[in-house]
Amino acid sequence: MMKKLQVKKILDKLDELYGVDKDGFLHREPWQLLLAIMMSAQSTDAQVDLVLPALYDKYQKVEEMAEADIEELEGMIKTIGLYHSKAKNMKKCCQQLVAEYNGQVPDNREDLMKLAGVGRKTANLFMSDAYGVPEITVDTHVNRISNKLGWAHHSDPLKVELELQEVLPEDHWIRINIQLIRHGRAVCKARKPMCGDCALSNWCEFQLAAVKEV
DNA sequence: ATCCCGAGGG
DNA sequence: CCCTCTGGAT
Repeated sequence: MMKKLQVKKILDKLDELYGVDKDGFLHREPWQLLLAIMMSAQSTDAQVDLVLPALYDKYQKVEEMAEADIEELEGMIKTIGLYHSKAKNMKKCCQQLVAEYNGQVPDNREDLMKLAGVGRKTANLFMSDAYGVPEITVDTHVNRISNKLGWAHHSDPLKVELELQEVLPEDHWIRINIQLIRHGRAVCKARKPMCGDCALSNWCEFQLAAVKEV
């Protein structure tokens, strides 16, 4: 199919632009990574990075986070937003890990999504980041850009994920998330997309439609 | 005023 | 489907 060829070209172009090295939240243990991903909801990773060191220093073990004082925890994560529900979920999640999983983080999406504060996006990203399992993590950037490129035609992230599974070979599933996020932050921004500087504009249905209207 | 590596609840 | 949660950056 033509679209698959196009996808590979675009991913190669993004590799060329942004490099192939991976990034991820600072952590020593899996439960810390899971909480960091949880904290990133409706926040920026830069804001999360800022609070992680003090958090890891204060709560060294999952058992300690499971017994965290909520108000104290809220104070430490206040700057990332949504801090009431995040603090509550972080504590409850760690209580579940201790009580039901012997303090370990489960290695499958179904069990991950039973944890407080862990939805499909967080579960998929954790599976990829922690265990290298191929999952398509549809965050706001992947959703927006996939729709603009015509790879997806839905706003529901789950539908977008299923559509992308059809267009993308499995060995690109992790990469698509990393590179589209980078492109979303640098060029294809939600608010003011820099279409004039975009290396993908000749493939982009959004850009083609904009040109046609002028 | 709008968006950020969303989840939970109605 | 909708709404709410939330500080910080632009």
